[in-house]
Order: sequence, then structure tokens, then C-alpha cells
Amino acid sequence: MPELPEVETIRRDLQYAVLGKGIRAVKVWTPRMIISGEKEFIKSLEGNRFEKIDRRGKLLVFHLAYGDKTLLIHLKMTGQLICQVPGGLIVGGHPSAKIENLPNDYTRAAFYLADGTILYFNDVRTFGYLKLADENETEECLKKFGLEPLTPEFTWSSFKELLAGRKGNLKAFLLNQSKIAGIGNIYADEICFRAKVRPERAIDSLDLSERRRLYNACQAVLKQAVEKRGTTFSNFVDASGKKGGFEKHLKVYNRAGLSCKRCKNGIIRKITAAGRGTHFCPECQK
DNA sequence: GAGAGTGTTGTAAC
DNA sequence: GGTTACAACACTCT
Repeated sequence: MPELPEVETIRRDLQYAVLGKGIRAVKVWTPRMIISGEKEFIKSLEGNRFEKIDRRGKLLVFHLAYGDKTLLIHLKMTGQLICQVPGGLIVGGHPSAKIENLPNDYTRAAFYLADGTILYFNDVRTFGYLKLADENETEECLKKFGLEPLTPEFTWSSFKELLAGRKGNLKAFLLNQSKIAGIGNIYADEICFRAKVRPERAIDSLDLSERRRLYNACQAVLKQAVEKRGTTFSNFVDASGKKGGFEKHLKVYNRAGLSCKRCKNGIIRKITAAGRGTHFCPECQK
């Protein structure tokens, strides 16, 4: 579930909450999720310090003060990174697990920091992973990603180039992390809606103005979602438990059977495209 | 209670 | 190369 805007929000919050603090202890509840091996994981992290957090697509990259390893964390569908700082701030991820009473049944690992901050990795379905990677492995991992849509490298000409000569359908393309990094099922539908193009359209059937609208929509939708601190998980709660989120801004996702917010005529339909639940307005998306 | 569906990704088969 | 099915897993909805 966490897509680019959600992962970026987590990155920014964690940056604020964990950087520069010594890691006093690491505890692992579900060792198989540490795909680089639990023993070395704990050994390399205890006594170390998070120096910088990057994001590539939906992957978080934690740089460490000592050693040549980086910590890679992927949340997949239900992962959360929840941070309890002494003042009580909590930042989150997927809402499937309750965030009170940490650690809980879904806590897979925790980092205990010098000032009392605790960073929890929770994951209900355990699809996510934590991996300690050396320089080569990190590079191997990162080079698979395509353009970062909210950076200067995501230009109209680079986008056009990606589409050129491609067949396949639009939805599959948008979900392909090796082309554009960070778009998942929800934002793929929202991007198509904004661009007024149906997700199941074949790439080679898209005319220039449709391509241009898609390019613009990728940036606009993701940018707005980052500003709203993401969509799907609403538990970026402060101590008061107040919810936030982009859900109310969703135009098509999860709105099957409801009338279109834009044209007011169409009834949002749900189909399967690229093997995923896919939503669109049959009236205003062509 | 059974069965289908769920925000991700990698792999295998066609 | 592209498309599809499926696996990893656990929970919710029908």
C-alpha cells in the first residue's frame, strides 16, 4: 500500500525523528524478514547511527555513520515504520495494525535509540523486508528503478522516450517500477483519471496530447499527495490520534458505482487491468 | 465457515 | 518483450 507519497512522508518524518541518534539496541521478532541475516543485522546496527535517509521509488535507504553498509527497508503492502519519541509523537504506515501498545503482534523489529526514541517496524502480512546491504548490493538494488517522478530528471522528453515504441497497456506501464519509480495501484488510477485516459489503453494508441496529459498528471497527482502526506494510511497521528490523509482527494480509486466527481454523469467502473483492481470514469476518460 | 479480494514485487511459464 | 498466474501472508468482506 505505501506508494511514493506515503514512503516520502515516512522518510521526512523519520529524518526528523531518528537522525543522529545512537542505536542502543536492536530487537528482532521475525528473523526471516531480515533477508540479510539477523545476527549480522543486529551486530552492524547496534552502536551505529542513522545519518541520512533516502528514498528510491517505494524503497527507503538508511545511511549509517559507521561501516560500508546501508539499511534497505521495503514496506510492501502492509509495512509500517512507527516512531515513538519521548514527547509522544508517532509517525506511521499502514493502518491495519493498531499503533497503541507497541510492540504488538505485528512488530517485527525495533530500534532503541539513545534518547529514548523507539523505531518500530510493523508488518501484518510480512511481505516487507529489512536488508543490510553493502555498496554493491545497494547499487544493484537501486539501479533497477526508473525515473523519479518528482525530480528534475523526470522531463517531458524523458517521459516521451520511455513510452516510445512500447506496447502493453498504460496501467501496467505506470506500475512498472523500472520505468517510473514509486507509482502503485491507487496513484496509477488517479493519474489516468486526471489525464482523462483509460488505464487499459494500449500505450501505442495514445496520441501526443494524451501522453502530455499523463506526464503532467504523474507530477501533479504525486506532488499533491505528498503535500497531503499521502493517502491510504491515516495514522500519521500525533499524540491526540488525529487522522489525516489524502483519501478525500481520491477521484476514482475505491469509488466503483459512485458518480464521477468531475463530469457528474459517469458512474465509476471497476475492472481488472494488469491483474489489478482498476477504476475509471467511462464518460470522461477515453 | 468457505472463498474471494486486498494497497507489492519477483519469478516462472507461455 | 509482454502478459498472466502465482507465491509470499494475514486479515476483511461477502
